[in-house]
This record gives sequence, structure tokens and C-alpha cells, in this order.
Amino acid sequence: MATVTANGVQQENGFSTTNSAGRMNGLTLGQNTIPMKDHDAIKLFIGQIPRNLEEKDLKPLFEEFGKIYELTVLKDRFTGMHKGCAFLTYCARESALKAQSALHEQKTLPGMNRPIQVKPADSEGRGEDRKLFVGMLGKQQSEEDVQRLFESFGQIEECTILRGPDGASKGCAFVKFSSHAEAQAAINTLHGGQTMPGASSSLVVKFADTDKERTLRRMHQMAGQLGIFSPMTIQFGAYGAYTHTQMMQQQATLMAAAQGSYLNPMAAIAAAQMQQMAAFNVNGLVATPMTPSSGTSTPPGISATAVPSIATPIGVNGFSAIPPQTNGQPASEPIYTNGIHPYPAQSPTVADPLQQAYAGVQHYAAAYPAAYAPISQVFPQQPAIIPQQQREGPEGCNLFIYHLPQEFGDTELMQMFLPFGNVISAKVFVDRATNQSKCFGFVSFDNPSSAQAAIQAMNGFQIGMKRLKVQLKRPKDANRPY
DNA sequence: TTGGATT
Repeated sequence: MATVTANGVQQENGFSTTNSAGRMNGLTLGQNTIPMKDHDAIKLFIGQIPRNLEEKDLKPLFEEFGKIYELTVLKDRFTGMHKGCAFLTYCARESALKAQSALHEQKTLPGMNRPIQVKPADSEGRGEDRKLFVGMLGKQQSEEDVQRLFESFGQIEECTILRGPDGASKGCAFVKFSSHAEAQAAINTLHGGQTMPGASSSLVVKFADTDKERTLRRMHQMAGQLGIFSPMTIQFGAYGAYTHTQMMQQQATLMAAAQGSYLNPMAAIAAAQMQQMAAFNVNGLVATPMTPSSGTSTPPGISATAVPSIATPIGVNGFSAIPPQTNGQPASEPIYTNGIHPYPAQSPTVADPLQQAYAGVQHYAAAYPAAYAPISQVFPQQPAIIPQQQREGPEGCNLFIYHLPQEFGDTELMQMFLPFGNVISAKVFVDRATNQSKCFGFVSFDNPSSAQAAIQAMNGFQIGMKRLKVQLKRPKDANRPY
């Protein structure tokens, strides 16, 4: 309990709040003490906190080292969800140093599998300009390995490998030097210079995102989340903006609910944020009716009235979705509406393996009429500025595809698998240096039966001289030794 | 030949 001494200096637990320098940490007005902090106080970042601990629960743990000026649990800006970390400022600088040495990596809070982090917040050292993001590390490389790699460039203040919830490395890290120049020197020498064992491309060394960039990234990620509504059910048209906004609100609500915060006011804030994004997010995927000859039939989930009239049953990016039946002639050149052909101008001959592939896929599409819908871009003059998020579906919904034609990109991959269900993500792996496809990729559906149907139909599917290999993606922890 | 990653 706090007591007030005769001279008005507040005491807690028998400790004087006057620090070693003789400065008072509290301004006492009657019974109320307004906390004051030293001018050289340090703001600490506290990491690895269980999400069920709030300020009141954390306070006792930290008060042991001195009077707390401010303790704030970090919450997600949009959902209000506890982020598992906090900022802590003691009134006295010394308390911060004591807490750091006593607690940092020294104990693990209940339910956490990594030790608590107690260190000066990034805002303290204006650390952003000397902090590096390191990508393309081998998954088995440790903090020590990374430290060895960087130590010759200067004094390393911090080295952290990013890990998933299970402790597995994400193949990237943060390395903070004591100066910008040291960090720059490391970039100059190490970036792109070598490929780590097990990494798919050469080492990436760059300055870490600033706060602003991080915020932008978050927004993009959130925009990408929209994709959990499959392209099949997303539509823009005369009422496009309304539909889109509605969808975003719904999305925000779902996100809040999914994260366990139920329906709280933050969802409304998130919805407002998303509306703002709606203003520039026009990665408009639109499903359109299947064939001209069956104009009354509409694929599941598509409301005929909402289909914009300017959309036509022509795939913009790859092959036509119309089975080549219009006049009884064999498949002719696909129709491109964006003026860009997916591969260099070539007269389409039957001998062209890729053309065969396209024709084959078209043929395949024809065999799955109910599921098949082409993709069109409704606002062709507006570039799709939100890139397709790479996202995994639930277990059993993610496919690994090998032996893709070199020319296949994300779009072609997606179109090839659309007949089997809602593709929530399609990603062809590309070599960073050459921008060339590595001829394998991933497709994620929103349900396992679509994935199974795709395996059944497409595994062994011949394209040119190669046969596709289509199988379930290995789960992340599959090849971990013990 | 198994997701290009930002506490």
C-alpha cells in the first residue's frame, strides 16, 4: 500500500520514490500522486506476454524493480486484440535497467514457449535506421549463425530470428547494429552475395521496415484477407462499391469474431478502415456466366443481376473460358482483352506445347461446366495494386504442383484450378534473381474436397512433354527431425 | 521439387 510521509513524498512497499539522483518521481497533490519520470527514463519493450494478462496483471511483476510510470499492453489497432507485448516505462532509468537484466530472457511466463523479452523499445534508440531485415536464411540457421555472419561489420546490439508459433524459423531475422554505417556496410557486402543452404534464393539484407511501411504492409495484408471470400462470390458492378463495402464490413466483423474478441466496437473501426481501402482496392475479380449459349445458367453463388454488363465470358489473362464449340471449329487463338499475351507472339499451331496445354485446360474446363467461371477485370484501366496474397487454406486444402510450364504465372495457375472450387491462393515460385518460374507452385482451396478433386483430375495431366504432379502440400512440420 | 518472410 502506498503511504504518504510527513514531507509528502509517496512511498510504496517501503521504497522511497526518490531515486539515487535525489529527484522526486511523484508530484503529490493532497492524496493523489501524479507520476513523474526521469528525463533519461527508458521505454522498455516487453515481449512474450500471455494474451490473457492485462496491465493490472503485469503490474505486480514489474513493480518489483521500481515505480512504474506507464505500462501499456499493445492492442491491435483494428480488432483491439492483445498483441502479446507491452511498453513499460519506469519513473527511474535505473529501474528499467534492473528489470531488463533480471527478466530479459530469464523466465518464461505461463503458457508461453519463449522467454519474456525486456529491452529498450525500438523507439528509444531511433533504431530503425540501423536495424536490418535479413531474408532467405536457411531454416536451420540459429541466432549465433546469423551473428557470425554479421559480426565483422560492427557491433551487433540485437539479433533475432523470426519464428512461427512452434519455434520453427521463418527463414528471416532482424539484426540491429550500433550505427547506421555498420548496417549499411553489411548490406553492401552481404545482400545477394551468397545463398544459404536450404534457401531458395540468395541472401536478402535490407533495412527493416519503418513504422510507416509496416502500417502499409498491414493494410495490404488486410486487403488481401478479403480473398477469403472466394473470387466466385465477389462481384463489382452497378452496385459494386456498395457490395464491396458491405463485404469489408462483414469481413471486419468476422475477423474480430475469429480472433476471439467477439463483436466489439473495434470491428466498426476496422470496417471504417476497410472502407477507406475500398476506395483504391480494385483487384476486382468477377465471375461471369459460363457460356453464351447458356445465358440463363449461372454458376453457384453468382447472382445474375449483379454481374456487370461489361464483363464478358473471356479470360483476360490466359485462355478463353469458352469451350471451343461456337462454330464447330477446333480451338483457335484465345482472346485477350488486355493486349498482353502470356508468351511471346507465336502463331498458334497445334505443335506448340503450351498452346496444347491451354487447349487441354479448356477441354478440361468444359468437363466441369458447373464449377467453371472465367475471371474478368471490371476496371481494366485501373491497375490491380493489391497483389494476390499468398495464403494457405486449412489442412488438406493446399496443393503442391510441380512440372508447370515455364510460362505459367500465378494467373494461369489459378485459372487451371478454378474448375475444382474456390481458389483462395495460387502462387508460382519465381527465382528472385532471374524472375523465372521455378516450375512449381501452390494452389489453396477453401475446402478439402476441391483439393481432392483437383488432385484426381490434374495429377499426371500432360502439358507438352511433361506431366503435372499435383499432391497435397507437405505440412510445415513434416520433415522436421524429431 | 514444398509458400518472397517484418517481433
